[in-house]
Amino acid sequence: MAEGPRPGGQHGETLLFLTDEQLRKGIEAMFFAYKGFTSDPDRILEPRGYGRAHHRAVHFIHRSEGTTVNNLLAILGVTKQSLNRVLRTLIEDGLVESRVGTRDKRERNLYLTEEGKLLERALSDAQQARVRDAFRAAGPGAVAGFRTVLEAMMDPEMRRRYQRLTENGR
Amino acid sequence: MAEGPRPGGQHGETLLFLTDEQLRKGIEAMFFAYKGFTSDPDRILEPRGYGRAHHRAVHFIHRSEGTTVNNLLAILGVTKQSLNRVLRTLIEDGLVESRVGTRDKRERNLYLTEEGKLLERALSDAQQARVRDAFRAAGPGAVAGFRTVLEAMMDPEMRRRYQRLTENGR
DNA sequence: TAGCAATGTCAACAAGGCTGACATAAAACG
DNA sequence: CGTTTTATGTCAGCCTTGTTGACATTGCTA
Repeated sequence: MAEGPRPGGQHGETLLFLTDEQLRKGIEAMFFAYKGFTSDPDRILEPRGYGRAHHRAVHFIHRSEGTTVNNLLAILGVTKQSLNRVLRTLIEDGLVESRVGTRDKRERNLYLTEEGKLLERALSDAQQARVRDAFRAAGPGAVAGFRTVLEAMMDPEMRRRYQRLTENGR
Repeated sequence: MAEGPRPGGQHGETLLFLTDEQLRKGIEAMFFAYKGFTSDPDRILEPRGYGRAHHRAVHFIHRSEGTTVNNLLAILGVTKQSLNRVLRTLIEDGLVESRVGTRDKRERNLYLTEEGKLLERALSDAQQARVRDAFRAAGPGAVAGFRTVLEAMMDPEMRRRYQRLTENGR
């Protein structure tokens, strides 16, 4: 029952704390929190005729300026047809610019236009406000734990991408 | 360093720790973790022709046996038309039973049938396995922080519902 | 030059949100 | 008792966002 590389002395605690009920609490917390997490951006997107998919695209293009379509596909984990649909509208609406790659001309490098950056800021501000408030209320220790658990919950593939993303911004 | 409502001396830390970059990490962690969180149940649901909406209904009916449609609507935060669509298929397929209320005959009390309980168990087992692994890997302190942050991230309305749910099961 | 890679696009379909309108039965109210 | 409100169900239609399959173009690469 012990897990991982830990010495004795915490067996009882581990057992006590991983009851069905505790796990259920964690599961329900994820459900309700994710709802809140997406609600503010959703409100901003709706009147502009965009959805969550647009938000995600804008977020990761901002995060990794000049990223390629293939890279974005891997991060988002959707099909190219699905991504292309939102990407097309964003480009048509002048929020995203698609430049032919310099090294490899088959690739498209994606950038936010000034208008795109405005939307990104609006979405970020709203979402960050909620996360910041939650972080402040919970305190630094809780935040560290929060991220540790979330990271452990990711698929290994996604965890690698996540860690690669955050390395840059370190 | 301590957390919660503390006196002076923590400004620098709070400021340091709530950089844009830190918030972004938290946001991306939510995105990637939620993906993993839903992936196992999704794989179970797909061959049976069900989706996440069915999972949620089954989960909360299991959680609050005999709950009413209205209560379920409030917890899930969807329209009755949307809920009714999944509820109807679950009832037709014999996974959920809808009994006329005893006190108030307008109400329908919802229960899982034996077959419904089997599906619920399969879904729970899969999702709990991932959460349990993540919790074990992260350790008790991290788990506490995880739940503190998630709770702080919920809309107040949802937080109340969440807390009410977990009170029973305590 | 042949083949593979990166991208885009068309078409069709499904899940699961939404709104609006309407129906029924039962409770609650005056 | 009659009226109104509540709880539920249902039909129809729309939207976003995911899917698969097929196919075209361009440009690398061996």
